[in-house]
Amino acid sequence: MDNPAILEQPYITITNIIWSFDRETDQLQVLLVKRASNPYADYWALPETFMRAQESADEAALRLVKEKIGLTLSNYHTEQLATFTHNDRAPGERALSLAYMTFLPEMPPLKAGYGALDAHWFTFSATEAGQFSLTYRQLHFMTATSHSQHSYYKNFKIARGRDYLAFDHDWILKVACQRIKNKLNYQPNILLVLGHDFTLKEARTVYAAFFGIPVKAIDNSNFKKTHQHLFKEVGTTTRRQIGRPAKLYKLAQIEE
Amino acid sequence: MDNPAILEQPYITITNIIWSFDRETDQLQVLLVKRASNPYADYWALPETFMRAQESADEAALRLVKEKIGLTLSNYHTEQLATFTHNDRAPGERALSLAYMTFLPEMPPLKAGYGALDAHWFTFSATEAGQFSLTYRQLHFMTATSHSQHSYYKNFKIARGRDYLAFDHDWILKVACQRIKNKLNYQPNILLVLGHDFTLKEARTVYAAFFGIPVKAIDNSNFKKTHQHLFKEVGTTTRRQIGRPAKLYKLAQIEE
DNA sequence: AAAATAGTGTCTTTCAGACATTATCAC
DNA sequence: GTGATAATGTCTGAAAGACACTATTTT
Repeated sequence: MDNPAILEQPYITITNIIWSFDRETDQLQVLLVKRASNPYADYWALPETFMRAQESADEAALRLVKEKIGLTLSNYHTEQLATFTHNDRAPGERALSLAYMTFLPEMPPLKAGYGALDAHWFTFSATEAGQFSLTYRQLHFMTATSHSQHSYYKNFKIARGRDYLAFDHDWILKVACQRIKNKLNYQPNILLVLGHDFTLKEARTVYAAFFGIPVKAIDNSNFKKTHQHLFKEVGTTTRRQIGRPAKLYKLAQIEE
Repeated sequence: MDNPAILEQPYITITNIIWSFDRETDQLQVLLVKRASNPYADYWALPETFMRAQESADEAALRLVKEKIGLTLSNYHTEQLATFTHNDRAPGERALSLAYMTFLPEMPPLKAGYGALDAHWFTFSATEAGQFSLTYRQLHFMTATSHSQHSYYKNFKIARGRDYLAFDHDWILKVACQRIKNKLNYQPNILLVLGHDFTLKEARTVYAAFFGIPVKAIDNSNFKKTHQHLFKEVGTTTRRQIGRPAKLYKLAQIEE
């Protein structure tokens, strides 16, 4: 190798935004962990792992899910978000992050895993204006307010308290939420958190969460008309409860 | 470091899909280089560079443009495409590629740069069915036919002749073309290849290229109605030629 | 004036949203 | 039956597409 400048390679971090759905409260959840070691020890953060030599980034993202939660998933549930490479994004040495999103078909219980002091499902919510936030009891984290990558990193170096997520994770999370919201009308993979099949009501619940509006505000008839090309009917609910049974759908794009 | 598996880090390659527009022929162009060294020596490929320690991936993509073409651009013209990390994507050692797209406001002449035997602008074209290809004289490269990453890499290991691009570049190129096509109706950054401002006719030419249809097939009145929210009027053409002078527009999202 | 080019206007069809009605369940 | 839930149908307004017309230029 003739160029010494390219010899010094950064470690490659996989950052995974893991989504699930709480059927008790009908709310979307995101996994956050409390970091055990520096940098950003004691800060809450998105779960991360280092990429290994013989695996692809997709595989590393799935391995992270398995290690943190103990779930083995097919790669259909994981998709690439973006890559974050800004020089100032981590203190000290250079850190490069490949961000992925995983949509769990259930909401398994959590225990703090390796490298973490704590781990919890945080409840996702949004405002009508397009702000997103994660909440667990008293803990409350907002996504970044900047509208562009440029303006975000320009103001990034200033000291940040424990009410911020570690690193640039508030920015990564914002990019993730916006991506999901943008794809709701043509590739709503986020609905995978509802499991193999779902009712239109459940789907509208997820949509409403991203729009920051109540479910009631999304008309079922119109929703079906505009989105049925994305869904495939697979039966009817069998649960015994009051009211007419709802039909079940699955994502048309997902093979069995 | 306690885990030996993560010590062996791959080199990080920046792959850049560089677009321009030939005003002589009114055709979109993509830059390809003929590789001087292995792997894939003598194959045509998308231009690449190794990432350096003290730069971000965006900076590396811009540096590549400067080295290959001698143009210094603002980062508004470069955007992230995706990251390609599949284990089999390069023979021998593991190679990780961060792919970017750059839209040049002009079409500068080329000379084969460092690491390349040859370099040319290839003419972009598409079929109505959504196939894309690049052509320069007798050379003709098609984008991958697979519809998913999974099926592409499943068939990737078989030997491929010189009528294929190097590595998985036919797949990367397909992802790029599809991304641009998908964004035509809400963020048509590809129009930056037309320079600072452009006429509606020129814009329709670019759109028609991606749809694989003649410009005539896109009605000017309807096009203006459905896309004017993306454009901002900035004057009128001054060139002396037959017919009513066309109005000039620029992308509304791009600041001066 | 003619030809060429481009901007503007109008009609029709299509689709999204508001709202009303019908269907099926538990009690 | 009643009340609850969900599916289905209808009406209206907005937007997209087909097409006609007007405007400005060079020759």
